[in-house]
Amino acid sequence: MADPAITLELEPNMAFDLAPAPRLAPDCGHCPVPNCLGKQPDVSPRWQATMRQMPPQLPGAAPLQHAGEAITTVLSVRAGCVKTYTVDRDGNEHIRAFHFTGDLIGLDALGGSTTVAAVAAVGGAQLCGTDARLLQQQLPKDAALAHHLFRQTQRELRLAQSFSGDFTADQRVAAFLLHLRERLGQGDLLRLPMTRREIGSYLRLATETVCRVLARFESRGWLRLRDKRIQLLQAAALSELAAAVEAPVSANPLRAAA
Amino acid sequence: MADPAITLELEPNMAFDLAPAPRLAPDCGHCPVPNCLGKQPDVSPRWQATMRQMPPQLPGAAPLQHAGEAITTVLSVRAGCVKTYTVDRDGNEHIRAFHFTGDLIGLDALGGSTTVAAVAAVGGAQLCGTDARLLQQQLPKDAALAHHLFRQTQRELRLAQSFSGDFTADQRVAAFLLHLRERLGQGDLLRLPMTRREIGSYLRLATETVCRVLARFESRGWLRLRDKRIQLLQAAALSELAAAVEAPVSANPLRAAA
DNA sequence: CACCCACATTGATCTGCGTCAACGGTGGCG
DNA sequence: CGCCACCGTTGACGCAGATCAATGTGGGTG
Repeated sequence: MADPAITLELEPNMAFDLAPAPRLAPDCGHCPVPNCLGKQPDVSPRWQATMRQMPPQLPGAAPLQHAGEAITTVLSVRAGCVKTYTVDRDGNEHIRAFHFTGDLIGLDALGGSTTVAAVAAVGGAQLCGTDARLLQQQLPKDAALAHHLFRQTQRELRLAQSFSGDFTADQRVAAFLLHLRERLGQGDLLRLPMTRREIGSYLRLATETVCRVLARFESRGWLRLRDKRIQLLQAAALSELAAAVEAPVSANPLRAAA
Repeated sequence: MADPAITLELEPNMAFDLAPAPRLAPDCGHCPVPNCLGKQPDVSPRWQATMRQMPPQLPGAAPLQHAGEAITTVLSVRAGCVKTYTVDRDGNEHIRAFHFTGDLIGLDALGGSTTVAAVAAVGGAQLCGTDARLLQQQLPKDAALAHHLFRQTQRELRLAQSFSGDFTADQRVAAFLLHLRERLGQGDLLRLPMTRREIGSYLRLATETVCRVLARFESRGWLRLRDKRIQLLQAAALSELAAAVEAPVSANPLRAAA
């Protein structure tokens, strides 16, 4: 029974409160996650049955996977937030991505032999998993499944590209906050599951820079900081800043056709 | 007949000489490109027939697509080099990717309504194209097709991630040169199809920085510069530099289990 | 042939952000 | 209860790389 643990985590003042996992039914049939792998309409039901719920991950729990391991399980996020990251030779963690409800993890490595990144919960999470080998075998036979994985990978690709430009610290943080607002789905009140250092690691900024940028935004009246809660006051201003991050202007190349 | 044009472009001293397109058969059946979309074994043959060759693109030709247009055609590179890019409000070009033989273009936008980036040839290219609407219709019905697109998108994702770290200019350029060696497939003699400014745009470095880094590499005896030709002399040294770009160390997170 | 424009290269200067340092707050634990 | 480790925040300083500037050159064009 997972429910007691979950109820426990919903106590006030706990870290988990910042990113609460909604109460989840124990089986896929009643799972509220909309685009979960196990709920795609045309995907072979026999295969879907192999999808199974995993024990809930508490904040600070041991990693679910390490980098370089054999690929055995494909994970799907039911609730909460999960990070994928690598660790360089100096022991520094480099976060590649945060994953939220509905995300699949490790699509970039599927088909290879070993995982590319480690996986760990951020502030508590619930996941489902399925056998990677079975998934790969099913892939060339199941158009709906392959199509779904294609679209998920596509989405990851777009996200990775949108953060890969030469943007300023302000632009990165603004875009990140807006992205979080999308994914957390709680309107303008963001309850960050991750630390400042993790944000910096993901955005390739020093922790101090993240702090300073947030403080600057607050001093401009764009948002309000309270612990790990951020109240967005002028999302429009953030959008303006972040615009360059994803604003392709329909225009000609440098050698313009005058 | 495309052959006369191709023969013309193979004249010495022409820009095209730097990245020559091999002589190509006019139909898919004899096309030498190995993992071209039209040659996947299990993909529906009736659909494959819609794949058609497009007129060869000369260097400096008008863009094949602009950003923000309706998606009508999915392109596949037969030979040469093609860039996808956006143009910001100041008129600066930002290159998102270079595409080489076998690459599909615009997978990140497929399924959406408009293109994300513009497409233009770099130093001459040959492409095939097919109707995007047909491709999308086929996708949920053809597992082999969807699987193939998944794997291609996966590859793009890995590439995008590998360049998205906080690497030094030296590391970026080194990784780029090694990547080019892979894709151009001509051993240690690279014949760059793109300008320094295009390299800088892709790597998010100023043109001057690219020049300086290359000069520095040359002064160390790692390579030799001659116009757009680069002879790699010590690829190992470059690999050493670039190692950090894709070297995830299998290890524990920050909170190490000592 | 003269002109011109984009590219390539090198030097000088400027700046955003990383690094180092210091300090308060908070939760975990013996 | 006191210690400790980590987080968050703010200030001072330095550096990698952007920016500005100048020069050389090769190819396309009238």
